[in-house]
Amino acid sequence: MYVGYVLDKDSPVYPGPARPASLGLGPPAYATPGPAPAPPQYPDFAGYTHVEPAPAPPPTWPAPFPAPKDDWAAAYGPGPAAPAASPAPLAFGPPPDFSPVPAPPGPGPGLLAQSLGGPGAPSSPGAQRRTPYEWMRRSVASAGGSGSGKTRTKDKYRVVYTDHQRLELEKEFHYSRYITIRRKSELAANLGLTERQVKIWFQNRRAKERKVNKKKQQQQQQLPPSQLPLPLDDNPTSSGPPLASLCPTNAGLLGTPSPVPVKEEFLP
DNA sequence: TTGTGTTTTACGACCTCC
DNA sequence: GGAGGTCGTAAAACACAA
Repeated sequence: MYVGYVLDKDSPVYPGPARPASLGLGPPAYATPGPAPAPPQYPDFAGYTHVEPAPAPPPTWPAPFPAPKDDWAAAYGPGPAAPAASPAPLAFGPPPDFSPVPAPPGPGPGLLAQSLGGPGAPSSPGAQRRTPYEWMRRSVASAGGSGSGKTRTKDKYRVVYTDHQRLELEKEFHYSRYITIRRKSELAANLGLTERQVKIWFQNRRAKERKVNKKKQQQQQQLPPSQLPLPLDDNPTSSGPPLASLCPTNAGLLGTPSPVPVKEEFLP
């Protein structure tokens, strides 16, 4: 909301939104049936496609997380999932100007599930973090047992999102750093999170990005010019810090122009 | 195994905008 | 006033060295 204000305020960090919030451009729509989208829009994800993990039944993976924060009323007792978890009313499909990209050759939409062991599948317990996707390597096991029985006031309570949830959130974040209300609703429904959780995740993710960016800037200021790394984002139209520095974990995928066209009216 | 540092969720305070 | 933004912070979860 009020992306303009935020962007103005943060212009050095976000020189240009990849997708204005008001545009309503959904990244690969979760609700979109049909041919699997996905060019390697996020090559760094090793071929992950931004597709719904399981097209039909909404979040059916065993929720390793306790009751959503949104429903603290429910947290004090067994309660249903968040209202947002029902994808039924999400009737909106892809915007008319959104063109899903063809699926890469290979297994297709099942890639994500294959790579991660399926939605909600816990990552291998012994998995090391030394992977290209460090943020994906967290074990889910701990989230399952520690969540129940805790309340906001008694025990500090925090769930650990599944690899799948984080993957999808990260993909959405790489698509746009500011999620639209519609996408938030879709994501929440498809990931079994509440809209509030999605919102807060994006807030925290932006904060992390700013932190990393700030750190990099400080490091660069300490380096002599001859040792400054070449910017990964060689887009001449962009100003400010290189995009790659905004997300170091996926800097590689930012080196190539986004396949998602930005509407002309939103270009500077 | 344990101590320590880092990362990840989640919240409150405060702000802007409509 | 409500929604969502940043900022700062707490605490759980986690990685890793000793």
